[in-house]
Amino acid sequence: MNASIPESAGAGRTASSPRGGARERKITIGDVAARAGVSKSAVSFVFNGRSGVGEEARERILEAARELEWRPDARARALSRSRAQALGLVIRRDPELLSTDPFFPQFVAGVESFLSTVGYALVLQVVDGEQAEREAYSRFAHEARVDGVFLTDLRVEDERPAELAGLGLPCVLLGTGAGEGTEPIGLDDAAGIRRAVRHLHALGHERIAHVSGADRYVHSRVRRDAWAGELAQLGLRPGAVVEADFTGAAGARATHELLDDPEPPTAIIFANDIMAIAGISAAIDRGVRVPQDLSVIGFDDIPLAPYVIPPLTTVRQDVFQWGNACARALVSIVEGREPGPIDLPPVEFVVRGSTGPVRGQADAVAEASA
Amino acid sequence: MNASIPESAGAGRTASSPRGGARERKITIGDVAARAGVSKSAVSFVFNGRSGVGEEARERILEAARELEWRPDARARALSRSRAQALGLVIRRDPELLSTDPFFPQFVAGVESFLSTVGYALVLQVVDGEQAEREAYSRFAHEARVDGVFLTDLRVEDERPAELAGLGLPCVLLGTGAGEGTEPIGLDDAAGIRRAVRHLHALGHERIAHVSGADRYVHSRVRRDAWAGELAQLGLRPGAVVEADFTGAAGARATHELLDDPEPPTAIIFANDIMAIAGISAAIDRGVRVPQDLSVIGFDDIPLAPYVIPPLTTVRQDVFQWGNACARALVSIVEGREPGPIDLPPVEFVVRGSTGPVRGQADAVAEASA
DNA sequence: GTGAAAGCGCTAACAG
DNA sequence: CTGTTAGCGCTTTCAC
Repeated sequence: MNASIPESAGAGRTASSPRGGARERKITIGDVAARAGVSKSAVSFVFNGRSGVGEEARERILEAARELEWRPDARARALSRSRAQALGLVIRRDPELLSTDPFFPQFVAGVESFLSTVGYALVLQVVDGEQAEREAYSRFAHEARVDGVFLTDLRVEDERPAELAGLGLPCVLLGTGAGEGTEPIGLDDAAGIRRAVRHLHALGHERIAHVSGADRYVHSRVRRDAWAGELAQLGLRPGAVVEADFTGAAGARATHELLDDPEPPTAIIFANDIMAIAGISAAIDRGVRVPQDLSVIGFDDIPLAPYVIPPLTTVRQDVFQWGNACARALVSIVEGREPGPIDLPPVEFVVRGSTGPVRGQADAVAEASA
Repeated sequence: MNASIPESAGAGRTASSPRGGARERKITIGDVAARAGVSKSAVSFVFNGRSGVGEEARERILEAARELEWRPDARARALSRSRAQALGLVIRRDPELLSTDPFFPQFVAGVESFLSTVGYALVLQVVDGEQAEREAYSRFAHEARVDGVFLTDLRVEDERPAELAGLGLPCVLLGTGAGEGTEPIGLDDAAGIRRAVRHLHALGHERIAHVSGADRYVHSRVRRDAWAGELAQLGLRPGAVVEADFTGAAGARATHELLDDPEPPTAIIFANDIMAIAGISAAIDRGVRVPQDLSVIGFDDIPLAPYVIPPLTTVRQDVFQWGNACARALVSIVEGREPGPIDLPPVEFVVRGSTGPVRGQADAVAEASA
């Protein structure tokens, strides 16, 4: 035996195991009503915060429910209200990325931080391909398991919003302002990247490269465009860019590719921390020192970022608050209210040890002080 | 407007938004039955894999359901069968740990890989304290939102199994064989740690320290005991141990503490990779080279492990398979079947660059070859 | 084999 | 303001 089936215990009630022994009827709203000496609807009203029940009756009802440890059955409630009181999140990620990506756990925690206050549940589904993702949404909709979904990793020319609309499944889009029709909720990645570029420019860097995420994602594009735009803004020549896929392996590969150039960059901005850390490793492997010969900037500020060598300069996003805001918005939508204004904390730029003055200047400084 | 409410779209059906416009009745089992020219129960039987429907009728029913894009409504089904057809996972973690911990996403992915094949959903709840955790389970049980739960991070003298039993909520315990009553499902952490100790011993290390996780967790104890036990087994003196909490900050702190000792260890085994990586960083900061002066071993094999400097020697667990096995067992339990035998892949020991021969020997080797 | 009918536990009209 | 009643959509006996 490798698992446990609960047996009757402390509380003196018997586990309602499917083939369980002693029969003990589940307590229902009827029991509470009887005990409080009112009708079922009175109980229902109280538990749905509706007026129409006297203060005195109300007290008795609450008291009875407490004594009986009764809480409305979510399934019955869902059926009669035609609402699942649950939201769905479909996560599509490569297995490798899943366990490193700081986004997903933080986002979920943020979503929960709001949902738990309003009695909604979060139903999760992890899938590994386009077809599986479609089916997941389809099942959510047809089985009416959730009232709405979060749509992550918005893609360029994404068809999913239309598909969800076709399924009648409300959603919030998360991503940076793609501005095609409905507005996604998201943090201002672009601002963070621009800060990064300016930081490097101030340190004297002129050849600033970028290792992007997969080009099909809107956020990859946004970050890339922000990098290119700011370069232009500062009057610098366009930098080299290599498309990668957010994994460490790809980050290392991209770094080698950039450094193989006869006129290699003096700084690289990576689209996430994992690639940046792998990039530092790749650089050092070939004798390129960080930050003396190459400055590196990441994106995310994973908890490990301060603990790699050198500590990683990066852009920090508050994904928890993002999740909270998305949940708030989605609940409003499924309940038919207009979602209130959303304000998210700005991204922060965190300077650590992986960025420094460009080579020539460092030498100049060294000589000056010598 | 920061979010989207789906409007009618391609499929020609109108979104069933709460206050939506055009009325279009949800298709039910009745519609399918009518279209196939049979009774509702016939349809029900087919969709529940029960005998009692002719092959011909069966075909018509399936055909009708396909045309109507009908799938049994999960809420109604849950109510009538008194089963939610969903499993719950309550995650209690410090915010910082949540985003680095490789366990949770992989475990969820593994759970899903099985659940999606049997039509179960996974309901997630993230909480941040003991009281919140209790309430989460209580709600799961009283609201009947899930049929069973996964219990993670087993603690020493854990009261939760008894509480769940009291709530009548079936569960599987995940953890290393604590062997108190019901058996948890888990990977053999201890074997991995023993391998690590032997590896270091073979490299000539005799002062092998351990940085453990919080002592209240069973898995922290198991790893620590395995380390201490193997040391004794090999005839080595007991090593120093520092209790930490799985965070990078704690790992760095613990490392400094160990290295402050007048007779510092030549190798440290950390209870997870995050602490190990932070530990390497801490060591290097104070001029202790890794692996020349200090060998370091982690636990988990996070995707970043090969990309830090030096690449981390660590113990790899297949958490995905673990999740899959737990899900399989829990579904069996809630459906009243005896869970089949569970076999999990053994933990692997991955040797990379953060471990090497102990100092004295390295010098000896160097001199020998000079 | 098949169909009618009684729930599952709650919500929400509608009378009283 | 309170109680009665009819569903929500499906499952599942139980007669036919």
